[in-house]
Amino acid sequence: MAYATAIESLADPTRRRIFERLRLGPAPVGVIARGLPVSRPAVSQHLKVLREAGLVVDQARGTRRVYSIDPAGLAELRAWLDQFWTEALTSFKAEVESAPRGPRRKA
Amino acid sequence: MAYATAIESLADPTRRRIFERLRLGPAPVGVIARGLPVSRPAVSQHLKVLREAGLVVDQARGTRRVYSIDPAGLAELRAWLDQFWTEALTSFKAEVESAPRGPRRKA
DNA sequence: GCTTACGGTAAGCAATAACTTACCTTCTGT
DNA sequence: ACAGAAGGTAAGTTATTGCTTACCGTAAGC
Repeated sequence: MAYATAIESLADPTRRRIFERLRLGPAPVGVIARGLPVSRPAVSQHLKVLREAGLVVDQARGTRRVYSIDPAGLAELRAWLDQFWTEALTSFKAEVESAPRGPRRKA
Repeated sequence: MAYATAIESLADPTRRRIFERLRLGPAPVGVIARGLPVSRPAVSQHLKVLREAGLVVDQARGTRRVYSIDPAGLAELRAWLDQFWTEALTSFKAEVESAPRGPRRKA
């Protein structure tokens, strides 16, 4: 059920930017915030959400707190998506091939 | 850039339930709504969002409108996630192995 | 030991969005 | 042709949430 919090976390544009920043490598809060148009506390709050979703991990380094991507949440999300994958492909193909009648949209 | 609308669409619990219902096979709006605790118009609105995100397609069948999963949006989402996959695994492994100092959380 | 830097938390505000009811259009069957 | 069913759209309400500023704890360096 943890895929839910993961996907909900990544729905926010700012959190996606944070997450994508971490894809380049681990970084402390201040550095992450410097590259974004929001305040440092906002970034802290976002990182908390991402951490609780299992998408990032943090590590104390003196007074800094270095964040990096946690594959755990990513794996959950991927697993959930894959549930749809084969199923969607087969049923989609069947639909398209069998029922070509009726307008698809008004105009 | 379409992965953004896809992930934002699936962030909503009700839309996820709709999407998961469609995993079982195509269904008209009324049938989908009957299995959910929200009104039919709400389902219509959700389906519109999912359609614009490329996650579902609809097909007119007389007065019904049958919805089914569209693999397109799913593919975009998967591709975006995969960008993190290898990168995250390697950098995560490197982090864990190299820096075992400092408490990870306060208590 | 004191100052400074870094970052998490609290409180408050404003914008978004998920729902509702009401309405209108369109297709079907008699 | 008309009655009814199915569903998309409009307008309005309410809850959520992402942001801000202010504050506090803690580790590092002189």
